[in-house]
Amino acid sequence: MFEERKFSFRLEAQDDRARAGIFMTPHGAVATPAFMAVGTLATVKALDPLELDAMGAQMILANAYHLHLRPGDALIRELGGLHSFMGWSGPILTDSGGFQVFSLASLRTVDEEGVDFRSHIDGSSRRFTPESVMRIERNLGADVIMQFDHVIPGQSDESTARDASERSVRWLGRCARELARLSGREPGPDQVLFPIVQGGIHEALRREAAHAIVSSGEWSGFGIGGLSVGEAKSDMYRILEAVDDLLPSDRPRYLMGVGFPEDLVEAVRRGVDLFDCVAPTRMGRNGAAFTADGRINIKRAEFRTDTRPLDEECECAACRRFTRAYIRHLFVADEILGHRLLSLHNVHFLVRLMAVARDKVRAGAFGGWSRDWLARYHSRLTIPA
RNA sequence: GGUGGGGUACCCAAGCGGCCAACGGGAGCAGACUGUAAAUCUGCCGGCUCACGCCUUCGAAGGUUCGAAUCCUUCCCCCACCA
Repeated sequence: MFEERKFSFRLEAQDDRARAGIFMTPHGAVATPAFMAVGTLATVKALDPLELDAMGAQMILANAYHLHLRPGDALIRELGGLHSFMGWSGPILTDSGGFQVFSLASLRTVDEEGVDFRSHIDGSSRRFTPESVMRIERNLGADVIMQFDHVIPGQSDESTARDASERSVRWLGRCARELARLSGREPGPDQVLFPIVQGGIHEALRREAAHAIVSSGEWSGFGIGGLSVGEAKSDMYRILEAVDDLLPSDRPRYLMGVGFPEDLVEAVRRGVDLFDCVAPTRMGRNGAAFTADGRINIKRAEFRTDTRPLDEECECAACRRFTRAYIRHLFVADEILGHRLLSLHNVHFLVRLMAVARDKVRAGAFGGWSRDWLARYHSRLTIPA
């Protein structure tokens, strides 16, 4: 159906449910579990692709909705596609805009055919359908493209969740057909489509969705969507455990929009291979830094004279050269270097966390390591008044 | 020396008889952020108190008034222009 042979996934090791593997794409291999930095507008905010490459980032994410509005997917195609446009030669995944259906709820209405949007930029009316989104994502030219799905709030009741989940399955079929049509009609980028399992926090719905998706075609990987959108963490973990049993083990599972360091570890423990999240960059711009001992707010007065690096065990470019006191100063003075350094550190932190997780899975030591890691991360109770 | 304007909380600044512990902004202190409408948003910000409330504040000292940051008198200081 698609150019499948450019994609493959090899599961190399498993430790209980935790997995380590290699996901091959036309733009290179991704060792999993892996964290993908989010570059919604074809830029990982505040970071240069060279810096991402240097820290070991393997794959990044961009967004179809945002790039369609600005600068336009046709322009990006004309300029040679996302990879060359943004100067990143590694694998790229594009999200479909399904999340924007959720987060821009006040600006849209959903029906079976598609979604009517008001552009958040200029208020102009737009219509997205599974077909139109496939055309956008194809123009962008990412390696992995996500289906257009229907995301709903985490606490949604079963009826609402069923409606969105079943619609997402139907839209998957339309996405696949349109992509096949486009691929057959014109030469284009080597792309693969990931379905997205929805179903809210209702295990039965997740089960039905996974079954419907798996039985509907041969997929190179699976998105798990609709989590970390307001539901309790315990619900997210419970659903991950349920979904782990439902998806083929020889395909990567991508938990969309997650997350915080502790969520990555918890999810790897439950069989997830790929992640993306705005947290490291957004929180970095807002003054929060991940450390092995928990999250810190670098703006706090306590760091005014702190000459340690953000994280004493971190080897990122920020930690090797700068003190907490200096970075705090940059934030207090509203200097952009502060945003860059914390974004760099936070993305590095998650990228490295997943690299360690890979090693631990391969060594058969993930279980004990993850428990120790989580205990230490949660142990930070220094909340000086 | 004369004329006019002004001195409000850490800073700037509104208020010009009661609805004022005193608008706004900044600074300061804390918190949030999970497929990015986010270099954003929220809370606190005279003192004591969980709170009700109490206490001390609007250059200084007197005074008028039931009641003053707001009116009057004197004094101190700042600014502009004129000599």
